[in-house]
Amino acid sequence: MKIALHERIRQDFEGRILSGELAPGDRLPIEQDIMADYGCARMTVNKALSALLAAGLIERRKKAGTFVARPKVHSMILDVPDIAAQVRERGQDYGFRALAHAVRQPLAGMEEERLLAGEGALMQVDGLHLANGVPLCVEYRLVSVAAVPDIVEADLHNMAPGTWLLQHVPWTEAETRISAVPAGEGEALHLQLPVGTACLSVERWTWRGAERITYVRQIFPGDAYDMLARFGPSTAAVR
Amino acid sequence: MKIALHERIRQDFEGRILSGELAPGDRLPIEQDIMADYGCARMTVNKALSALLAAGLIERRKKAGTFVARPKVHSMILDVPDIAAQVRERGQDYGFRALAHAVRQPLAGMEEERLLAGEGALMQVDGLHLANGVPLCVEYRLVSVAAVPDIVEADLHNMAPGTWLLQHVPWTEAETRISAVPAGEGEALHLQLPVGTACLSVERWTWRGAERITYVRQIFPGDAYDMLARFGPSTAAVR
DNA sequence: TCGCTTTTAATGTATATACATAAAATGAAG
DNA sequence: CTTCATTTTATGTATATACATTAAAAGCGA
Repeated sequence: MKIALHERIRQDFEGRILSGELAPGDRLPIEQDIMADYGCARMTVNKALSALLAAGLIERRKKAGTFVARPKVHSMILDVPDIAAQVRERGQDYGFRALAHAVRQPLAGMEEERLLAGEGALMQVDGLHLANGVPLCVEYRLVSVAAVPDIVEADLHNMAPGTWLLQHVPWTEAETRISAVPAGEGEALHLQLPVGTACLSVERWTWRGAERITYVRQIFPGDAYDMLARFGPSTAAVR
Repeated sequence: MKIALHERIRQDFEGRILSGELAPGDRLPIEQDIMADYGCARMTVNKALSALLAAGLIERRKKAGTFVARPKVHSMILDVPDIAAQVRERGQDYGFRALAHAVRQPLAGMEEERLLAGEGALMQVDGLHLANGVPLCVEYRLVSVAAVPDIVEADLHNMAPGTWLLQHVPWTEAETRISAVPAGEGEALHLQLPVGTACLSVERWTWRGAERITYVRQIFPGDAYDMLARFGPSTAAVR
């Protein structure tokens, strides 16, 4: 008996819901009954059900009771680890080669760049992620110098700016766009692919609160990289 | 004062962490001190901190204390709504046109198909998702008849099998793989694209408990469809 | 200084209790 | 039969308390 009682209760109901024994719309026993079943206090039951509520598995209405939720939008959790960490996890040797590295003003007319820069300048870092010396991904990145002044001092020739940022400007929020694009001349050259090869494009805007931190565009050969995601009602428990 | 005290405490610390005031690795006050600050019981503080723990914002170690978590893997929530719902949300007219529709045995040698079928047969449904009559996506789907017997009776000529499944087989878990592929001859024909055009491929295996439900492969023109995802530490609150 | 044991300070779990809140169910008045 | 007030019931929040668990820190002997 290493697992806590409230956790066991939670798992029991999660299992019954996932297995379909308890279908959406079905009513769960009231806290008093569950508490009698397990021979515990109501607070313990409440803790278990609160976790299921937070995970979106159930809905609760006062007086009416507790019901299995009807899944509407299946949101899934996409793990987006640092590329360096990901490569090393596969047992490969990771490397980063900078292609361009400059501090500049936002280009006139580029509203996105101006918003990112704020009152300050932009740092542009383009580079290649390498796995065992083989190019895995081309990356184009812009960082707001106003938001992250330390970036100009950082040595980014061998370290990906994303890795550096992750360690220095954590807990940001982000928006990611994934699409498929044909390899342009630059990508074709760096990734050693024919022009027009289907590639995966991952664009990400990152900010902290209202302040914009960075924009990055990564191009992967389509067959060399998959985004893998798992989802389910137990998303909260994944971590 | 409509919001609960434990919720207010949770939000306060979430805000301090997001703003950077509390950086990763920083130590939070011990429960006793927080409890004194807010003039409440320890259980109330504990509930607030438990929520932050579940959200991955903090780490807690006995005797040592509570610390702001160092974000390693940024997990982000990818909303994967039903394509039909998504199209209608954009104010467009949704349609589905079946291209193939058959019940068959798993192909010999295809281990994946045999696993999906289990003891029974497979239902294969290929079709086109249309937005305002324009092909948006080609879909190849296999459904386990053993797991979802009702599927053979369903009228899937105008309704996407995914939509039908979502309504009849809820609370499933899934794994999704996103990659970029060149359009094959079939996709080129149906999506009215040149062969080789960069397309987004979304593959998904779905199961309930140990039972496999369905496998689907969707091919989108790369420039016509983006997967959009937002993430941040407050993922748990998104629901 | 090293390695071992003991102490101690923090979180983790659970209980019993109390009152608040919201909404379904009931019942009374018209 | 309808409408509105009342009661009832299930969840929501909060408290005070107790003991378990764990790992850091302190103490101590060789």
